Amino acid sequence: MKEQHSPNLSTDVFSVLKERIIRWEYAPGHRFTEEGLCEEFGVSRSPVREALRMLVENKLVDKTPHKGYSVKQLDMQEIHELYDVRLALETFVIERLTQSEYPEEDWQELYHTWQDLQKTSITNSSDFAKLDEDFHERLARWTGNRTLLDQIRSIDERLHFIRVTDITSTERLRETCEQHLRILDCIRERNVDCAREALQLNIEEGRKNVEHAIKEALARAYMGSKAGA
Amino acid sequence: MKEQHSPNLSTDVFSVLKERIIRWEYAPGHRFTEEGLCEEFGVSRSPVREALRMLVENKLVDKTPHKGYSVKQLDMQEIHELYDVRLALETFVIERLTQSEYPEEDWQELYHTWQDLQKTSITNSSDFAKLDEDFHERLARWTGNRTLLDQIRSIDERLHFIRVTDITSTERLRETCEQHLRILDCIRERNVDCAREALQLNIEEGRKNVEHAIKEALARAYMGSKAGA
DNA sequence: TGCGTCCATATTGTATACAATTTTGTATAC
DNA sequence: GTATACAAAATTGTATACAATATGGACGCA
Repeated sequence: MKEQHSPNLSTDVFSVLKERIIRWEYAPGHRFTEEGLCEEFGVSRSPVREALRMLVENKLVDKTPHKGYSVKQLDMQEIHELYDVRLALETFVIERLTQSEYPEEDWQELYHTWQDLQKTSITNSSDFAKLDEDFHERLARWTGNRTLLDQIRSIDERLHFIRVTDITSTERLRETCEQHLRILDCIRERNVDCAREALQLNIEEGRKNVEHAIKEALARAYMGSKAGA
Repeated sequence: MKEQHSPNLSTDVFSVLKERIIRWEYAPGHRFTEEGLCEEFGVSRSPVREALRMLVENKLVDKTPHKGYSVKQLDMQEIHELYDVRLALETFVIERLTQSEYPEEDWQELYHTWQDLQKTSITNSSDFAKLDEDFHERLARWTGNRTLLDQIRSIDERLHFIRVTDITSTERLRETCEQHLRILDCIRERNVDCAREALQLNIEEGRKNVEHAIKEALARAYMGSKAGA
């Protein structure tokens, strides 16, 4: 069951649970207890507790004392908040990049990875989200601000959980790649306003699609609960 | 020793340790072990471990397996990164506030708290930092974005640890209050550019002072290590 | 003196037993 | 039939014992 042997069991349990949650193998709201996970993983409560604490920190799991843990429910309000924070952080990235000096190679490198990404074949929405996240994280890393990068990654992780419900079409993919290229071009031309606008378009497009996907997911869940009752 | 009885020991230990670190009762680099803290607090390793994990998450403590834990060292790079993130997030706050509708009372309320704060007598740099943080956190709360507020609070906590080394003068205090008022005025006048500029001035002023304070602290630490050797 | 090896020790990682607390089910009185 | 009190079960909170592992120093050897 272990994929890669890691230095401790806590991170093993954490990784597996996180992966399952992100892949929707546990539905939002799904409840589990420390004891139950112990039996499932064949480890004691100590590492399980640590893993759960990490998941709670990552906002993927809610904890209610003496009742148990549960996979975070979809919450439109929170999703919008996350998109706003993402917008705030990435706008700063863009502004910083258009205004600071950097060697031509840096731009070239990012451009080449963009080319590679464009060639990548996308089969599901998780891969598509990964592609988009990867591009934005590369931009952030380019600023050299590690803290900023970490924050963006953290946001991305929480949103990825949502984004896998998004629909994927070759049309969407092509559009997104074009938006990424436009951002890169604006940076090269050192046009702040233009770059900011391009970024905003890209992010808002994502927000809109996710919003749509969530509403459908919630509708399905509602129908499911009616059928089940 | 317990100030307020809390539902569990982990948060007790966490709060006390955090407070001590922020107050510089433990110097940066100070090392402690799980066992040692158990004896000091008279509790077992379970709650101590949880408390330490939380401190590591909050970036106030570093952990090195099989060597122990240590209070985070001052790191100029990281401080600059934090200030940049703070700038990114708060710029968004300002933009959002100047551009969205809100009832007049909201502005009045913030203005009144500003008046109260101005009257507050400041005796040390920690109180001064608290005052400044409080203002900025109120601005963030005003946007209604809970996630954004949490992020800013987290940043503030990490910086507070640094800011307590800052010097405090009545001059600085007056200046800061004026900057705060200017931000408020610009928001009321819905002048985005002006508000952004005012915010930037306020934050960069803080950054500059902290930078100065840190350099002195590092110099002192260096002299101390020489004297000790 | 310098370097490498080995072992004792310190420290965290894990398992398990017990305590405290909340929830939930049930019986009883009204 | 409903509400209340009480008991039992489920669940997390805490303590402790044991295992694994890296560190640092001592010792031997060149």
